[in-house]
Order: sequence, then C-alpha cells, then structure tokens
Amino acid sequence: MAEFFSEQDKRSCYCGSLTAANIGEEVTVCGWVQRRRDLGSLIFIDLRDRTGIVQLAFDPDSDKELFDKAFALRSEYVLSAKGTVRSRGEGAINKKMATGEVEIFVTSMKVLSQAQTPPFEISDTAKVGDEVALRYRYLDLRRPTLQKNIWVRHEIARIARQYFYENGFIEIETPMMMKPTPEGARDYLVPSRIYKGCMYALPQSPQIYKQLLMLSGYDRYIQIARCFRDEDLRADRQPEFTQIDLEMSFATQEDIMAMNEGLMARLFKEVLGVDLSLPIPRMTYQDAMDRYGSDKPDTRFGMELQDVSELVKDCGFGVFTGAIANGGSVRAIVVEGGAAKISRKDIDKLTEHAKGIGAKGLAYVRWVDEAPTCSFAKFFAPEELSALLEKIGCKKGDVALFVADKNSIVYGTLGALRLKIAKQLNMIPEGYNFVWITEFPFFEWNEETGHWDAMHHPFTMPFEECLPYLESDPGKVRAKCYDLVLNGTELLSGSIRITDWELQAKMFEALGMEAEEIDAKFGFLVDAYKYGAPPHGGSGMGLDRLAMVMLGADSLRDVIAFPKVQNASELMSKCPAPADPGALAELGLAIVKEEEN
RNA sequence: GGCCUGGUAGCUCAGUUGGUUAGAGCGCUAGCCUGUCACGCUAGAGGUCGAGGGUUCGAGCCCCUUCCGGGUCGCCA
Repeated sequence: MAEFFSEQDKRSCYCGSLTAANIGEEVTVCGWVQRRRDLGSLIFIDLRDRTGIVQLAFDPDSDKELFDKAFALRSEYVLSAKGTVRSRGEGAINKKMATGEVEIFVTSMKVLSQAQTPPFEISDTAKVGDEVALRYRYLDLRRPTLQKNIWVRHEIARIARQYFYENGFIEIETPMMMKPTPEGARDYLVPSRIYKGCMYALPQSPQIYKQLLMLSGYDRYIQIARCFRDEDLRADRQPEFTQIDLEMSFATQEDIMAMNEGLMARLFKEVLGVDLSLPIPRMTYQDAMDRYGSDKPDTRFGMELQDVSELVKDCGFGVFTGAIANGGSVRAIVVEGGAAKISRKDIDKLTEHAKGIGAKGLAYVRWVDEAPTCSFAKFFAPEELSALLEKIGCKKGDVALFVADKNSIVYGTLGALRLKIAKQLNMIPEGYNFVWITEFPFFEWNEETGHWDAMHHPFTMPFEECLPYLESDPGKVRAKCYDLVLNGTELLSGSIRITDWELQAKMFEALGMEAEEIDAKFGFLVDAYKYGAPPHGGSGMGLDRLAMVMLGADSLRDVIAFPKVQNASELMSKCPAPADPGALAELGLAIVKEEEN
C-alpha cells in the first residue's frame, strides 16, 4: 500500500542540487528509486528526479523499522525521504556523480507509490528497441537524455517567444479547424456533425489566416503553431509538428531573413553557448542544385558536383552523349582518398542505390595504382581521360562517380550519393553550417498531371523581372521565397506574398485554375486583398527539427514527447482507433470495408 | 504503393549445413555480505522462437501468406 502524501513530505530541494555546501542540512527529497544496493547491514538507494540522482543511506542500528522499509524498496518506487546531508567520507566519494561527495542519511521515509518491475531499466546506457520504448513512452521519458531534450525544446520555445515579444510581435492563435484544401499535403479531416458530409481540416500551416491578419493590420504576428499533414513519415517528418510561424507587414525578404537570423543567433547562444556569425551565407536554388544536387545542401563538407558535359559531349560513350542530346547533363563527384575505402563491390552497391533513386547506372573512375580504372575507358583516349580527371580534380587515390541523365535525375542521384558516401566514410565534420537558399522556381512541372504546380505555394510573390515569362516559359519564373538550411536539414521556409489581387489571379491562371475553382477555394482570400493589403511576407520554422539538429539527435522522436511511428500510429495509446458506431452515425458516416482479394 | 532491413526469455542479443532437452549478459526472486555506487558471491524462476500455413522422418533455421518495428523512394503546395 502506498502511503499518503502530506505537508511534511514535501520536497525541500531537488536531488541533483545537493553538494558539499549542503552538508549538515536537514532536507526532504522526492523521486524515483533508480537502484537499490543492499550490502547486508547497509543499504544505499539512488533516488532520481528530473535534476539528477542523490544517494540515500540507511543502517539498521539507528532505525530497524526504517531499514526494513528500505530493504523492501524496488526500482521506480516513488519516495519522499527526509534526512541529513552528510559527507560520504574519505574513499567513498563518487567522482562520476554530480552529487557524489554527499549522501542523505535518512531519518524518515514515505513510500508514495510502489512500482511493478519496469520492462526496461530507466537509463541512457540500457539498450531498448523503439517498439518497446514507445509502447512504454511514459517510462522512456524518465531517461535523462529525453528529460534534457524535452527541456531544451521548452527553452527554444521560451526564448523564441521572448525574442519576438522584444521585437514587437504579437502572438495570435489561428483556428485548428479550417476549410479543407486539396492543394499541397493531404489534410487530416474532421467531420462536421451539423453539416453532414462536410469536413473541417486540421491546418497544414496557419498560412492563410496569418496573411489575413496582416490585412487586418496586426503587422508583426508570431505563433508557435501545431501543424498537421497526412503524409508518410520519415525520421525527420511527423504527421503533427510544431512551427515557429511569423508574418511581417511593410517588410522585405531581407527583413524577414534578418529577423530569423537574429532568432538563430539568440537560440544558439543561450541554449548551446555557440556564437553564430551573421549574416548567414546565401545561395540561390540553382547554385545549390549545381553544387550539391540538393535544395537543402549539407555544406559542412565539399565533394561538390561538377558539370563535365562540355568535356564529354563529343565522346563515343552513348550514355553520356545521349543524356546531353536530350537536354540533360553529365556530372561527377570526386571522393578524395576514396580508392582505399571504396572497393569495386562498394561501387556496385552504390550503383544499386543510385538505381533506386532513378539513375540508370553509375560510371566511375577508381584510381588505385599508376593508371586509373575507368568504367568508360574504351571511349576515351588516354590524354582525353587525364584531361577529364584533371578538370574535376581526380587524383591518384580518389574515386570519381559520374551520372548522365536529365538534370533532375543527375542532381538527385549525385546529391544522395554525396551524402551517403560522406556519412559512411565519416567525412562530415562537427559543427553548425547554416545557409539560406533563395530564388526558388515558382513553378514545378508535374509529370503526372501534366501541368505546372506551385513549388512553394500560390501566394508567393514572383520576381518582377520574371513576369514576362509567366505564359511563355513558366519554368523561368523565380519566386521570392527562401529556405533556411542547417547541416542539410530544411529548418525554415518562407516567402513574400502576393498582395495585388490581379497578379494573384494571373498566378492562379498560370497554375491552370479556373475562375470558379479559384472562387470556391480561395474566393474569400482574393476578396480580402481587394480592401487594402500591406506588402508582407513571413516564414515558418520547424521547431522539432531545430531542436533535433541542435541536440544532434537522429530522429524527431528524440525531441517530441509522444511521437507517432512510421505508420502514423502511436504505440502507447494505440491510436488511431475505431470510432464508436453511435458517434459515426451521429456524424452521418459509415465505414466502407476494403474489398478482399 | 515500391525497395532494403529486423522480430528468439522482462530487456539486449547469439543460435553453425535443417538434427538430442533453445543459450548468454543484464534484469527479476531468494539467501549471504557495513561504504557500495554497473556493489560482490551463491542458488533459482523465466520461452506460443511475431502469427498462420506448407515442405521434411525432423523446422528457430527452407518456402508461402500475414502482422509488427526501423530506414528509404514515391508523397510532403
């Protein structure tokens, strides 16, 4: 039976706070039993709370009844223990513990809760699989690492709020139930009881509402907003996530970027003690693709892509010349010192990987001995080959990989190989490398539907000088949007918005939307812009991703208290779950069973 | 939806070419032990080998189906 908690059992200090300075004090600590060490006529208990661990000591000579109570303690029992802080004495000091110089000699104790033996030990050293850890997430969350991560996440949110308040922003909550939009990510839908067959959608982002707030004159808005997207998960993608969302009126792209840079500098200084040098470097989308094959480049290491199309366009290798003739290119990456670490077999594996991404194959040069081994040597004269290798800086000891295809495949494949190889060969240095990616294309060709989609969203302002291409060559239209990338993770995305409703109508038109469709989906928004719209723009930063990268974690799970797993379920509560039939009926819903094969 | 990968004791894992009664470490239970701190020592309990089907004299191991976890491509305006 648990004992009742009362006034005198209240904590006087946290476990982790005790040092030699407290020796002689009478204290009360509350926490969980980390471990019991029973030496026969001497029992030690490690008591844990969110600040750390302190050792409790019991001996039978002073209080046999209390000693017997200590004997019965087990892992994760919850205690309130009162006693005197004393030195552990010569030779008994534990230098590995923050509180290792002292212990509490307990004079009274209440067992506030007994505990079943937990399925795994609560510690950072004990290995536990994801499945078990997440099923017992409430136990997993007791681990010091997760306690720290959750606290750092809280600090990021606290400091961000402080920063924006100091800069004249106001925090406004936007609806969690809004109009479904077929554009963009799949919506999570919430059925309406009153309007049968109608749905609310959970917000993918507060985008539309925050733009309307600018029209209403709220000038500088900020929200730490929960967002929902019903798409498949990744290590860095959860179906619900938190965004540091802001919007500014009478502001340029530079203002919004600078505001976010200021936030980054503040967070890195206060949370990690790291000084960021501002401004953060800029790179256009096109440069990022040409150099790194990615619009979220990890710039901590080189191995940049190199375009060799000019050099090989007249060679006899059909794979190369064919790709160039079809408007594609031939590009290469050079793995310095790679020959010793990447075997022929490894190249085969990389080729398989490349095929999985969409490339038809990999051409390679592997230079171990005097002469390089080259998969396409027979199409090149020796001096042509050495000219090619010299051009891309491939020396003896290196490996060079070539992809020839249309540009999107070349970028995607080499960009992915660059990352994979750098990770495998441990070529990525520690540190935080930020980069702004700017001047994204406005449109993106959708092969499936056969028309142009908005790459960012349709409210993004195009560059003025690009407007003439709107109809003739949409691919050339660049947009005033910007992503902030940290160590290859996209942290933030933002843009200047279109505030001229006539231009907005043109953009909708270019996206192939009919007037009726526009009116049905965004009519209220288009109308709103007819009543006086200040120039404005904003951004949304992934708070979870930011916390993940700042903590050096591999997965968002390490920074979200109750994450979902790959199939978007939650292993602890087992959601989603079937709804009560009565509730479904009330909503006018019926579940259609999938046809069995 | 595709591809890769895993599922054996409470946890983490080993398990040879298909061959006797499926193992280890930790944890757990009990006993001993006065300075431990990953305490130590002794003993013990603990298994639907994810599930279902098949091949075989014989399946943890081979085949098929399926469920669950991880990664990833598609997808993520």
